[in-house]
Amino acid sequence: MQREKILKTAAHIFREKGYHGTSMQDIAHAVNLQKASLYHHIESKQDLLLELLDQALDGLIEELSVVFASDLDPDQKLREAVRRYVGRLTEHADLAAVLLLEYRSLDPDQRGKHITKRDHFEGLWRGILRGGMEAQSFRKMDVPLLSFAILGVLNWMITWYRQDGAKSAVELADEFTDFFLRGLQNDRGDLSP
Amino acid sequence: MQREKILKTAAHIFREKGYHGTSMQDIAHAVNLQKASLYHHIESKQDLLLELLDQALDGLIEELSVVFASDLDPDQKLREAVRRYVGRLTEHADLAAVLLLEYRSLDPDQRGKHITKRDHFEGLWRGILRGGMEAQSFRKMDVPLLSFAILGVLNWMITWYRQDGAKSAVELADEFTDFFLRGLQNDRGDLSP
Amino acid sequence: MQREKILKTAAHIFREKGYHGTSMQDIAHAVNLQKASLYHHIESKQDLLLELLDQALDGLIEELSVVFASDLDPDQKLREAVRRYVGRLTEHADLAAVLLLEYRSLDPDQRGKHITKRDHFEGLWRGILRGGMEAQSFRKMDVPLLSFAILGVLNWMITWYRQDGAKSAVELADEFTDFFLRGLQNDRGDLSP
Amino acid sequence: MQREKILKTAAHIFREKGYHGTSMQDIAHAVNLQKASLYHHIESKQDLLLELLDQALDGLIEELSVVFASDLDPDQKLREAVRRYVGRLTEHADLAAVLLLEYRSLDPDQRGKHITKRDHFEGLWRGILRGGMEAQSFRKMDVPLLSFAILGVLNWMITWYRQDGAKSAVELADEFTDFFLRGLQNDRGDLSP
DNA sequence: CATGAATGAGAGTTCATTCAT
DNA sequence: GATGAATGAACTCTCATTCAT
Repeated sequence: MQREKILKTAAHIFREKGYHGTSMQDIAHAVNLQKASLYHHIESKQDLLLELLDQALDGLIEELSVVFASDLDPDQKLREAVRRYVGRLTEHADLAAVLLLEYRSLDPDQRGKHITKRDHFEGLWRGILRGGMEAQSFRKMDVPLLSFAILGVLNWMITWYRQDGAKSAVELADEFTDFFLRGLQNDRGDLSP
Repeated sequence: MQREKILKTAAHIFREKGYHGTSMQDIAHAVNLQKASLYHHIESKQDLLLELLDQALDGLIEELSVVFASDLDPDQKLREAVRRYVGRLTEHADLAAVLLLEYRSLDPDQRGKHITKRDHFEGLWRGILRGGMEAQSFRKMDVPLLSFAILGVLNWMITWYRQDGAKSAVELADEFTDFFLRGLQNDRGDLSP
Repeated sequence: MQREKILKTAAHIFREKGYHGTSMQDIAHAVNLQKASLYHHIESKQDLLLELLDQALDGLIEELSVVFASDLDPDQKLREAVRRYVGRLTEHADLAAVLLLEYRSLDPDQRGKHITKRDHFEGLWRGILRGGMEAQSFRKMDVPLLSFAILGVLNWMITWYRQDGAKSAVELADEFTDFFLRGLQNDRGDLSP
Repeated sequence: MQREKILKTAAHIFREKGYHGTSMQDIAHAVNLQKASLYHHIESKQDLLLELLDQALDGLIEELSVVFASDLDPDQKLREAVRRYVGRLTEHADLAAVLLLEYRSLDPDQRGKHITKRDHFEGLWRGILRGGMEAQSFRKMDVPLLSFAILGVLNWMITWYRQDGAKSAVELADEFTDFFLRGLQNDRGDLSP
């Protein structure tokens, strides 16, 4: 209970001020505890960060794995992946922001494991894209580059997305998917009358 | 001379460890000075950050302004904008990374001015995009959203671009531009036989 | 407890070396703490000074107010005021010395409030003196000047008074009072045969 | 020339902010030099202070010696001593303030010599007072105490005297002298019918 | 004479963490 | 569980001083 609250709060403050810009005092104050009391719930500040990064990435992987393993056709699969990703990014905005921005604050020893996991996550995206190309739904493109492009669009959302914006997360996801799918359209589709 | 070296070095370390994760000691060590000596060349750590952010953003604005004011046709204009932007992002990678990631470490008082400038920069991008739509070269889209998408793709490069990668900056820029232009293609163009 | 000890100790060292000549290290060492530990009890070095100045001045004002409001006759009132003032100056010598010497080390923002309070204090003295003149116990004199003279005599004690001196505080106070009262004697008394 | 200007300026700033509260930078800035350049004219900050204290005290001693050695009658001698002392205190207010307030900032090694000199100075005052008592112009009093009282009145002037005040230095000196002389009047004079 | 650059020492302050209560 | 107190380490920054130019 308390632990969850601390994690959530930490994510929020980490997002705003960065890991190194946030003090345990900041977190303690935000959860109405003394900073000494935090240590009943977490091991250390670094541990807090690790927990958040793991939690964030694990959730994303789990969700994307389901989509990847589904038997939707490529367009639908991409759309679903984007929807879910955007869904998480917007619903757990703080967590996502920490994942994307505070990776470099990880202790060198734990970074390796984290990178591996992140590579796995990106691998799922590439799998989806490569699948679409193999099924000839998408035109042939440099897959890693394409994955960077798509992830760039989506990840960048953490810098501008606001809950109270004009469009819902799903709407945004779908507009982006439309944009992607056009970019991915097989030339044949475009040119044949 | 020394000042330039300090700024450059600071940008590099800020990028790696973040503003708050970087100590003046770190910077001093990297430029072979005592930390006290740094203060002959800069006013404060915060001043260092401000200088870097200004330098980075001013350069980008200046370059983009030229493109925006040129009389290239919309496709070419977009291509040129992307090329130049990617060019700067890759040539001054540290500077760009600091601009994109360390904005939140700015003192609250200086943040306002910076935001204004950043808004101006994004305005230039939107101008280019809106111009393309008005000239009916691009299909009608939500311009802010589109600008976020494009800037997302390009900005995200700071997380994965390596000087020694297989493709040059221009090649990457052009591949992205192609992707964008497809996404922006007027439906009429696509569908008419 | 600790806080009181720190304040007391700080007053002592501030007196000896001056505010700027005293380091937090000095104070910490004198109270057997690490300097970081001081900050559990005080906000800042400047806060320490402010607290001391306030404490000192408030005490003096309170005591002098009582005398001022009493219905002693003018001579007795002056004698009582001097006794109490000297009493405080000698019993809280460090505090008094800081009050009198370290005023200029106050932050500019807090100086204003302090000056106002000090003016109030001097006003009480002038009230007593003016009262004596109006009652024709004292000869007519330039009241502010007289107050400076009297306060000069008494305040200067912080530079030479030693607890182990030959005379007690009350004795000193009374000798000074006698000196003052002669200086204040109405001419009539002197000249009439 | 420059040296004199530096000394004078230093005295002014020392007075305002105290020795330890003043940086060489402060002084350099006030005399329009770089702080490194100061060292062409003075040996060290401590040397600066020493020089000021010596200069101030030597001047006072010299002047008081003349009065002490003169053959004025006691009242006149006291009046003259006060006039000259007040004259110096007001004409060289910064210097005097430094003398009176910054003694404690002297290095321990040089303090001894300075104290000796100061004692000599106070001895001259006591000589004048004792002379008046021996000549039976002044009533018998505790001479050291009396000297502290008189010096207290006069020294305290540095805290309140302003050049643009209503009364001139001589007027102030004389009013104080009158006050002192009354306090010193022989009782015989008063009481004899 | 003047100065820009450099520096070792140390300033005040904050930090994450520990521990007795 | 919670917390007040404590601390060693590290932080940003300033200091008086030196020296090559």
